[in-house]
Amino acid sequence: MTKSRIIFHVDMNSFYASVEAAYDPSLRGKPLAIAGNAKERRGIVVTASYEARAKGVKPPMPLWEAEKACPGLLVRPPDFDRYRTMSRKMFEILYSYTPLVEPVSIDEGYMDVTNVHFEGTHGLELAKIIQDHIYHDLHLPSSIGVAPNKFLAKMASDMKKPMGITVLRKREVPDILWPLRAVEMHGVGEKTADKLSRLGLFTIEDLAKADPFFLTEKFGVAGKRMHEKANGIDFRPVDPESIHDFKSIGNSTTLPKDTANRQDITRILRNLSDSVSRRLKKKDVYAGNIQLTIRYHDRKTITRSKKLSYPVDGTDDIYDQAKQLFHDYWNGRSVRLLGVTGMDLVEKGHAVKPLDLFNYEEDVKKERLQSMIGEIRGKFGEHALLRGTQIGDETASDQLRDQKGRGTSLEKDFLRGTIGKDVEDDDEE
DNA sequence: TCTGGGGTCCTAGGACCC
DNA sequence: TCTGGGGTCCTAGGACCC
Repeated sequence: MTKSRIIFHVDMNSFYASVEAAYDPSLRGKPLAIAGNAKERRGIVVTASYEARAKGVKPPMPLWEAEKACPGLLVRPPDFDRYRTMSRKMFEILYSYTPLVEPVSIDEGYMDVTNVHFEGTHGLELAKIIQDHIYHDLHLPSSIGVAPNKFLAKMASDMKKPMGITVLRKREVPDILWPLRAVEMHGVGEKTADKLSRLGLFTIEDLAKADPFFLTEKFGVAGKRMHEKANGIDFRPVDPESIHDFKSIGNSTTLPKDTANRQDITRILRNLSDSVSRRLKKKDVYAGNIQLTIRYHDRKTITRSKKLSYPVDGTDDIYDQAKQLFHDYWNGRSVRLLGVTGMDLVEKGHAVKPLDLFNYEEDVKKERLQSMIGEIRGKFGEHALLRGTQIGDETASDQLRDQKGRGTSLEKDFLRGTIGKDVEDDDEE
């Protein structure tokens, strides 16, 4: 039997609202909501201060509804740069106690403090020290759950807010967790809760005592996990590396007004592609797959994606793909939201072993050439592939290059025939 | 007067290969 | 005489979370 762990779940209270209040003392103790622009109908409450919550303001509530519930509600637009800065400072405090910190979002993270002894303190006392440290340095309230695993720590941190510390031992699970409704369990949402109630399962106790094979049959692996969690079992480690392997980078926007105007739409797609490009470059990754999201006027949402022949990070490449997907799949009806996402991310450069990098770049070169050859074939016919074949005043490759607006050394290589041979060989396989 | 924007994970079907 | 079964890749959708 391995030693029992001590896991903290640190959860910042009303994070955005608390950050605003930390910056502007005049907001302290007042009902405050962070919400998007109501005129652009992005007016939903993202975060509400506890004073606002007391009046019934609860995210995600439309702003007009929140103002009705709480006259005199102060409203601020979100300032994400500010929140990211505060988030970084908050996590620096956590890291000052242990490297075993796993951020899960901008305002919460797990810590494995099993082996942390700080100035003679441990466990519960340590949680108090960390909570005070954050409050003292940043003026931000938090709640900390203390438990033998991530799931129980997460459930515990929810139980006392703001500035709560809650210990949840495994033996307390029947008393504390079992009476709760199934939907209170992290990972069980409204849909699953409905399905559970149709199966006669209403509380976490019902889940704990249900036949795990039955749950697996009905819910797949999620069913198995529900059964384990309801019994207080969760072996997932605190993984400090998990923030480094992100899977996708996307931007989306709800339009100021629904529109079916192609020019408006393509302009927005370009802007979204540009943001995605910047973020990919900032993180030093390429996207191997681009996904377009369209939400129609009736809120029906579709996604369409296409794996690329080579990974990209430039605005033009992303935009071309998004535009193509839009052209191929748009049903012509008015659009409420558009989104562009880069997926299948691959790290560029140094994170890869030198040998792999070499092979990888060769593969990328070959793939790009293949797609160029395909394009030339498609546009100008088979004969155009013969080097220097004239089409009007130019060669096929010249035309292609002009169209793409970028002459790369790769294409020069192609023109010189220096790596064309490789590709032909490849073709035979 | 409804319901943002950033994500992750899982499932399922079809294509394709052996 | 008629049609196995496993594995992988790709795509779309849905549930969930903050």
